[in-house]
Amino acid sequence: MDFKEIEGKWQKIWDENKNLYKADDVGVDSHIDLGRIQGSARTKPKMYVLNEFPYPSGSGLHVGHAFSFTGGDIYARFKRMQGYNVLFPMGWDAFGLPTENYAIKMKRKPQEVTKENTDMFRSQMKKLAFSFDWSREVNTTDPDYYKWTQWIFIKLFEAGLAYKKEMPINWCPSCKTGLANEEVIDGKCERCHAEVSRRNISQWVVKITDYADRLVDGLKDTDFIDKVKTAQINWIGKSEGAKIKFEISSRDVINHVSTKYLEIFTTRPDTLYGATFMVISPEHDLSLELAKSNEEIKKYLIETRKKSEMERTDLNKDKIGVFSGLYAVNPVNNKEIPIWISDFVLASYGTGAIMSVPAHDDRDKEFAVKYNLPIINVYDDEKIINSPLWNGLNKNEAIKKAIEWIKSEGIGEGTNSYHLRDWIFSRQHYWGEPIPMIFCEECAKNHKLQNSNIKHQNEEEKKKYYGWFTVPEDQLPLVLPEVEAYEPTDDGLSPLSRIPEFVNCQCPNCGSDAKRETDTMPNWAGSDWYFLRYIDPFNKDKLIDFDLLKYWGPVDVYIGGDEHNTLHLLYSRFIYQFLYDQGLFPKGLPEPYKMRTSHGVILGPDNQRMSKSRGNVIVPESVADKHGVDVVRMYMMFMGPFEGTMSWNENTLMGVKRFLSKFNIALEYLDNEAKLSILALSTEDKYPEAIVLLNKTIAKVSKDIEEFGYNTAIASLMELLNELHKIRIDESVIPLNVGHRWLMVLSRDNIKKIVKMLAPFAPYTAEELWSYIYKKENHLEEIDSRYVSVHSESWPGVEEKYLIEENMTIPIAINGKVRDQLKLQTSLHGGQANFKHQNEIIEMAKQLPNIKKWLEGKTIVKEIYVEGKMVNLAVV
RNA sequence: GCCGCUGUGGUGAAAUUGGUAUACACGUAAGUUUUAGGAACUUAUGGAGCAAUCCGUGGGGGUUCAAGUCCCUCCAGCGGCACCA
Repeated sequence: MDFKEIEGKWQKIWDENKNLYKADDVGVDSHIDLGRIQGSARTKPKMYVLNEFPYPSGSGLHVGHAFSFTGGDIYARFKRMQGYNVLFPMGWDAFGLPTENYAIKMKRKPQEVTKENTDMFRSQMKKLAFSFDWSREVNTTDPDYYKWTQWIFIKLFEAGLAYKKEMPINWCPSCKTGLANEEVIDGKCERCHAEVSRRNISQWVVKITDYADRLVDGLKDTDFIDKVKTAQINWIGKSEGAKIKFEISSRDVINHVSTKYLEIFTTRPDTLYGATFMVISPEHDLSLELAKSNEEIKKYLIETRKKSEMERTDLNKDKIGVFSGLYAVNPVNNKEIPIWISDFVLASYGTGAIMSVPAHDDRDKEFAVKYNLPIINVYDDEKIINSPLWNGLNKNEAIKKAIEWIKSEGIGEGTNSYHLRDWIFSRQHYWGEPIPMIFCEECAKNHKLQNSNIKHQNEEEKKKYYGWFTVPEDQLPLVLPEVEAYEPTDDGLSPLSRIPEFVNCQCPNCGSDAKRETDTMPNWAGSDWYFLRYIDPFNKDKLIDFDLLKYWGPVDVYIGGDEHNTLHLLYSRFIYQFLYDQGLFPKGLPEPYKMRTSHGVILGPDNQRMSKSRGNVIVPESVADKHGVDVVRMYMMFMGPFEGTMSWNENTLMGVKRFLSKFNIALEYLDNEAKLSILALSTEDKYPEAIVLLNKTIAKVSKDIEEFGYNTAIASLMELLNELHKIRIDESVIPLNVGHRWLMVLSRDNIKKIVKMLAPFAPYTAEELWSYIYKKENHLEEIDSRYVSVHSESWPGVEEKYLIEENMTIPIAINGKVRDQLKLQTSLHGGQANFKHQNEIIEMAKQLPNIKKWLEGKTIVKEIYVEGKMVNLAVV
């Protein structure tokens, strides 16, 4: 049989065997299904292995997916064989722009397109033999699913963590629509090439910043790889400093403004004496106010609006600013310093205003030099401060004193600033979850608000909530209605605004006519809690059952890409922590993911990121059609480390194919009575060295899979067959030119262990071989109902006694260069470090002829013996 | 710009985490076997040298008995950056 027949055959059998990869809820008391408890199932430890669910794009499963899922699949299969009750689910993150844009272009329903795409993805995944538990499939676009996404938003609103705010978006004046950053190319609209500008619109914002400290602290409870922890910590970007209010001077005022103070944030309040000017961002209230009456400022603001934040903070670019005409008073010395407006100061960080200390900040210095502003040093070369109030202190002491002083003067306080910003939750698009909010004009007029949690906040804050009410929970899900056209409206609103039946509703509070929110949620909304739904996918009454979460949580291993290490992972942890705080989750599970690792990236053969426009996309399915699924899976895992970046070039693919062909040859032998007789599938082991090799390999492969070292696990399987092949065997029973002696140097039971080790990597080949062995053992033509899949078998254990080396080779080095080797009996160097043995070994080493030669005429100054590893003699 | 990562043969990459650098695989060469569809098997394969030996993990410096691994510095490349997901 060729590989296609084998794949088709087993795919069908596995598909029909519904329990093969099914995660079992038997461990959960309230969900015991007596019919399903088998053997020791109840005592199995649980293992939740999670791959990030894909966005089901129209172009199908790409290599990146196949690579990542194969990695997860191997781990899940390995853990299943080790006796874990494994939950390895899959679903679809199906809301989003590409589908929407496709729908607009092709004039098709996104719902239909999504169905087609997910069907395609599912069948491709089944072909690639991913052992997902398909009975738990979820889809973020399913109303039964997004009911709970909406429910989470309501909880956020009720807790005072969701509010409306004017926020800038990219705006294409020609298409009259908001654009994603990705749709803006060099400041121009991707479609019509018109100049893109920033435009403020009122958007729902979620206060993730309330959880900033918690999100950092919680990392202590996780085993995320360091890279991920660092990414999260940097993204949150906590910096300690102070907010300081500067009085705006009344002298020499060119422009009159409504505020008297300018508040800034600085991490270096100790340098206050060196502050010689101030800079505010172009988006600052003060800038906007001044622009109304000052043409120069107005012009500057329009200019900067075109730039992205990245362009603005680019150190290499020329810093350009404009003088505001205002002065502020430096509180430490009452000096008047000018206030400038420049776009290197960002509105989104701190207060959008800084005090400039050109002597101790490169950006400030550059600006000062350009506009000829004074520079005052506050630190001397010894890093001792030179400021009347805090003379002679070092930096940390001075910062502490400065904050105390600011506080005592009543002009500010020590505070933290974060790089993390609140989460803009509104999208003016169709293909997303409708935000379940209702605005009532009548209630707004009467200052009615639903949210009691914000009552303590000031009037200004309160105003934002007047008239806003959540859709009553019993009306969820608020289903996305079908519309005629999917384009946003001319004024940038979501197409939902064109549907009167959707927009018009009754106020849940007073019953008068009200309007629904027409914005939809960002893609992250559905993906930040999906891992919970896999645990309890059909629950009608609750987001998730408490007991089921207690059993399955947290996710033991979460595999995903670096691109999700900040946003998705942070949003997801935030939502989980929030719901946890609401008492919705079992105590003692403060974090959703125990371990997070990131899969690598496969670049195209040209070393570039795969993309349609570059034309370097590899489709895993077509490679599988050519060489077989097992070859593709193994090749991807053998290419390099699972976390690494590597280019797709099929150099080593043939090596993997040759390796797997050795198993196919085994099939030939099993299928042929004459050949079978010489194998005999012996029940006895005649070659002790073969057993030693096998046990070492089992130890190595087990350890490697545990650490995602798939490339080296495969290498040691290859090495095993190579080494077994070299064992000299009784030539009389061997026909000439038998290429694959590994089958003859091991007993049947030990051959089975090799097949088991192959199973996670090459599920089809292993299963086919396993079934042949079963048939031969039981003298059957076909497998019968008693057959147990290799994927349900137990992982081979290591027999420790075979791991002990009888002979030891110790390299002997002179000055760190190996000059000879000392062969020892294991018993000599023993288990423990023993001084007598150490001396003995060094003495023996000195007697070696090659070593003697190197010692002639030299003096030994140091003798090193590292237990069981090496001897080094330092000579002069 | 900010943050993070990587640099080892002709190629993809190993290296027990400070202890014999180059496992495994590709490629190449020679040989065996008259061998259909990217065949199999054996041997060799970092560089220089007849050899003893010397030199070798992006460059330079350092710590150490011992450095691919740790520290400093420089160079090159890659990834992420909040409305793509």
